[in-house]
Amino acid sequence: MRQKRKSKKLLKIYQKLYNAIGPRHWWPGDSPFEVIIGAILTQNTSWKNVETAIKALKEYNLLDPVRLLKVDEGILANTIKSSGFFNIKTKRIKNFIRFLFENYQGSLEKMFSENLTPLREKLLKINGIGPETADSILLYAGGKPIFVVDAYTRKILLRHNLISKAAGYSETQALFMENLEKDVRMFNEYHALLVYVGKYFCKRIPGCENCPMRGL
DNA sequence: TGCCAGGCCGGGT
DNA sequence: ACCCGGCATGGC
Repeated sequence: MRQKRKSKKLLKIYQKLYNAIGPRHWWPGDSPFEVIIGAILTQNTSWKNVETAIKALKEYNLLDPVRLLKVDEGILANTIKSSGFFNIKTKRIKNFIRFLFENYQGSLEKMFSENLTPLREKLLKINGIGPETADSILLYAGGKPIFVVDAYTRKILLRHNLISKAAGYSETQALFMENLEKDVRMFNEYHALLVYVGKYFCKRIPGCENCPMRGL
């Protein structure tokens, strides 16, 4: 498909979803810090299980950079148990927190004052932070103009012939970023809407026949 | 009951 | 540059 067509189709999909479903007000979370921790916890995990873990973190007063820096790993692992992969996620959270203190004195504000591209590269160097987690942090916690790609995004785009089966993360991301205005608000809503469609239409019975993307 | 969920890493080709 | 097994709980 030619670029011009792709860009029109991407915009059309967005407008159709937005009009049919409305704003999603993403990411679910009370603060940028909570968004970041949630982004790590939700790796290959249902959001429901993550919510339980975040609730537990709040109960134990652990949803805070200094507390997480100091907390014993065993305690942390036990607290986030419901999110699955708890040992490895404990390490990943610790890795991020140490990064935050070593480079920005524990301040998210300082971290996000950095420019998008260099910050993204630094985040990707943290063990346990891959492209989706990094981009979720940048977009949803930091308000930076980057498009988040996830399993739903690829599945839906593949079905609508906008990417090939072989398309990886960066190729899929480039499709959005090179064919749409780099608008934080839209990137935010667009990804959230795709997740909504994936969850509530694609894999629901009944559901697919009512999908707002039907016919596009 | 088994399969899947808003990934990522490390080791192997 | 890909490909794969491992990581683990809770919901259906």
